[in-house]
Amino acid sequence: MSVARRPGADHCGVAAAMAVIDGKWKVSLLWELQQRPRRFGELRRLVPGISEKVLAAQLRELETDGIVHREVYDEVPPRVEYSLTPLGRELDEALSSLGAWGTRHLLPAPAPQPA
Amino acid sequence: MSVARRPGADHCGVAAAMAVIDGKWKVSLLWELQQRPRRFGELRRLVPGISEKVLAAQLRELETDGIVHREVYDEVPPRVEYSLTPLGRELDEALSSLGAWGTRHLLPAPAPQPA
DNA sequence: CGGGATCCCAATGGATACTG
DNA sequence: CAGTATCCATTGGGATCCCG
Repeated sequence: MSVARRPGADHCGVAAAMAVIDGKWKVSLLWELQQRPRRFGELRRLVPGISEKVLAAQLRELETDGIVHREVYDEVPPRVEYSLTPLGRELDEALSSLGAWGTRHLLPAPAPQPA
Repeated sequence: MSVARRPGADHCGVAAAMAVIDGKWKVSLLWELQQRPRRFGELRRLVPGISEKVLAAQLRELETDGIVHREVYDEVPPRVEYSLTPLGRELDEALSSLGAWGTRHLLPAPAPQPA
């Protein structure tokens, strides 16, 4: 998204971070990329429901914000790999406490495991 | 926003948390409420640019999600106070590492203080 | 295979006026 | 004061087709 739409993104760290991860699919993309580098078509399959246009758009925004790296291999058939930058990895870590909170309070309690 | 628009919000803590704080002004509201309870008109002034309709809407979403508490005082003139619930405070803490990341990497470096 | 170009829609949010 | 009601502008995102 545009930072312009995030009030306070120029003076508040949370708002600035939100501006970067805003976008319907970005956290899913972060999640997939944090595991290993992925190709375009791979991501399309891993993130069901996303359209090609939007996938390309959100990847490019993440790239612009320095979160993902786009590596183009000059082969045929074409191959492009997306991976997290160091900054992207840090973001992922910063998100972990938020994820823990969400898991603790918002997600349905997991069924107790039998001994 | 609606959880429905957040892919994975039913199984991923980060997505679930994002669903709760999604909304153009919610982090600003969290920021103001974390300091002390606030009245409606107070928030309207503290968060410049927000309209009454949107302020009311986002407050009610936060209330529905258990983040803010709405206390109505039966007086005249009417008075309503909004405050963070314990859950809201936890969310605020969970956001701190994200805020630190944003401050570190996205915000313009603060001018060095003279000794 | 990895996208760019278009067209379309629904949801979010802005402005303003009105009410208990 | 604390909202609701109404109307409207923006835009993120979906669908599809096309191209190197």
